[in-house]
Amino acid sequence: MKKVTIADVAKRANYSKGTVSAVINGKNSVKPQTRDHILKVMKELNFRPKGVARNLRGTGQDKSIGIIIKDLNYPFYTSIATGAREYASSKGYSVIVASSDSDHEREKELSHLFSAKDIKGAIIAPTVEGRAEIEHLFRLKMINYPFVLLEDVKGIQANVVAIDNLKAIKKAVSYLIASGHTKIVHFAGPPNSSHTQERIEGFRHAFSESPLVFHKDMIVSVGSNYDESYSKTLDYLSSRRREDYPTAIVCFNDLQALAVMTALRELNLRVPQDISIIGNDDIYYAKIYPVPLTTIRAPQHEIGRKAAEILIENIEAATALPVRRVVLDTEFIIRESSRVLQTSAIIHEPDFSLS
Amino acid sequence: MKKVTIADVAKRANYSKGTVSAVINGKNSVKPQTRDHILKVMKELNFRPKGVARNLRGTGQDKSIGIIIKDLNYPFYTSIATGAREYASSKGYSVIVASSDSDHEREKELSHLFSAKDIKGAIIAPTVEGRAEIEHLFRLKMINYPFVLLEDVKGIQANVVAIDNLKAIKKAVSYLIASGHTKIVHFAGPPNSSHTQERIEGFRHAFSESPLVFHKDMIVSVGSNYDESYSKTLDYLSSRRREDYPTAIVCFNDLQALAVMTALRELNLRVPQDISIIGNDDIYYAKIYPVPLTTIRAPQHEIGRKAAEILIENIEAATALPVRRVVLDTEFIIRESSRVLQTSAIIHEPDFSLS
DNA sequence: ATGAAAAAGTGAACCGTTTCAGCGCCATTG
DNA sequence: CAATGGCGCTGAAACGGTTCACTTTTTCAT
Repeated sequence: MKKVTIADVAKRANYSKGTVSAVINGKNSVKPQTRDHILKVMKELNFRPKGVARNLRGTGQDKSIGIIIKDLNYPFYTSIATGAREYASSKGYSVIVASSDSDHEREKELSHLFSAKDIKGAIIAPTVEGRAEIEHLFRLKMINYPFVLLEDVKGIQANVVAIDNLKAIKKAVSYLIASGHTKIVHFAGPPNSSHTQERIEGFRHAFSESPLVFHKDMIVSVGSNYDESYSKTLDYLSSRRREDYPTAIVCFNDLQALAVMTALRELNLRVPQDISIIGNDDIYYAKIYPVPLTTIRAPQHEIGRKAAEILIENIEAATALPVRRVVLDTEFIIRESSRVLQTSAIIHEPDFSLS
Repeated sequence: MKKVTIADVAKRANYSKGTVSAVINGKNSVKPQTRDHILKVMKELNFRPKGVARNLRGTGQDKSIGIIIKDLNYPFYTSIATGAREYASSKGYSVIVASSDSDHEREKELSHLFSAKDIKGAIIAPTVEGRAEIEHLFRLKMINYPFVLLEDVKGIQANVVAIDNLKAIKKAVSYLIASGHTKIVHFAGPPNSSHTQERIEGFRHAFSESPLVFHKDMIVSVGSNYDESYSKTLDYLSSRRREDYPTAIVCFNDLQALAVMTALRELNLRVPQDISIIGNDDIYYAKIYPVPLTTIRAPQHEIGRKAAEILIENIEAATALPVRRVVLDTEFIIRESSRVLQTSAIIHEPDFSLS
């Protein structure tokens, strides 16, 4: 079963390749009768013109960028993609999205696919597992393929647009401490994620700058999956006495926070009266929830937008540009899932914004 | 600024194109010193090998399909995409996603992009505005490009995987009527969507098969956007007397239902005690909400899976396959956002499943 | 030093389209 | 009736890589 080419069609139809090409491209220099005949032959042979061959001639003029995210179903990522799309559109670029599902192999495949298809550049939320396999990124560098990472990857110098996770969590935890909370716990994310580490660090930092003392039991490994978070919350609380419950839980992300809140309802615990909950990311659904979530907002649109901006700059540059690293600010948004136990001076610090 | 080609690199480096090609592809028949030199020249010239040219030779062996959805941020669509991805992966295909944002122009561009990039086939959630512009679909047919639609488009014969919206809504409304509700209202979706029409029809059908009589005031145009739905709900209720409130609202989709519930809370109305709410789609967040949503479940994964299956079948077929149309069943899921006012015989019908 | 084998590099053919100058033919015009 | 022009079509060049049979260079054992 060999590939059917335009030459096969031409031969079978008794016309030249040029004429067949004209038909495919809807040129009006073909008389209707010829056109119909050629169309019929195309159908008979099930001829599928190879798109790439067309783009060989001409300057391959389509403008397109790709974005590789970790999860198609987590609004945090789709919002970033949307931000990127908006900016890209304004510059005349199409955007395609693919999910690696945090699978390093898939990420590699997709980055190959993008470059092989002459997608002009890529925004990548990288998944580095253990001993970072990053050859695919090196390959992209070798072929001068423009890309922007959404997370630092050590060992490679590349454009990055990210947020300061450590600082973000620290701000939130400091706020809780200033609000009189003493029994604070952090529900950590997936063990292999760099975000998880950074957030744990942020948590510790807040303590080190307070009168309170950090203890490793304050970090509970929970993960980011909804069902898992839900059941681990149940486990965690039911394994200890009521008076040992934390008064505040700082969650890895908003989805986890929603799971935690659902579990608390199950146990007839009220948020925030019994336990304060703080999320992370500020996904769309965080504010829809009846107890709107206090959370750390990552500027998702801005992240996507900025990444797209840097990417397109690089795509359009004639010569290699210096690598850029942009860290965007997060914003701590106090809504209704957290409460102040007792006011202290510190709470009047400037940058606690309200929403 | 002409495109830098492999020949330019070869010339500048004083080697042949073949050797440069070998370097790019990591062949080990190049001595390290040469390799380094060529890499340096590639960097100097900012040489970006054109991916498509590589794929010309060889059978363009990568397997990939694309999916065009209407909204990257609505979980209904991303779940479909995920279902498609799962099946496609099992067959060795990569999947890329793009959002048309319900913009017909963008949909057209993307379908062009996919075929131009030799993405092997596409799943498309079509947006037809007014006088259906569907030439791009005809073009795909002309070039025998395999695709599957997620909605019927009149005027074109193509593979379709869809659900029966009319039947789905009818089932839900019949249930409400059987539960003793008489003041039922439908909050309809975006005016130009075929889903909107089908759902309105379903609503009417349910009435025509009941003792109750349909009146056009029962259909309220609300849309699917969250903020809009929220404010229109407020408007709707505040413009009438309390005793004229409906006892049940059948929503266009789950996101709208969430918006409606938020608005009801604002007005101190309880769900389901004061008003029953029924959603549509069964998105992920519908069951996370503290008042789990009674809704009509569209089998999102199955839709994606089935579409991918048909698509890949067509991609791999040597000859054109007959067009298929698959209608998947919905499931009415009774959770806590709706209540029974008064039991009647009809309620014991078989296919009301519980969750 | 020598010859054979291994390594490194060459270059022309090839992939499947598009493009476009030009050709033959027919209809129109003066 | 010759000249003109437009239509429909042809065919070869071009696009930018890869491939591989072959040549040149290097290595190494004798």
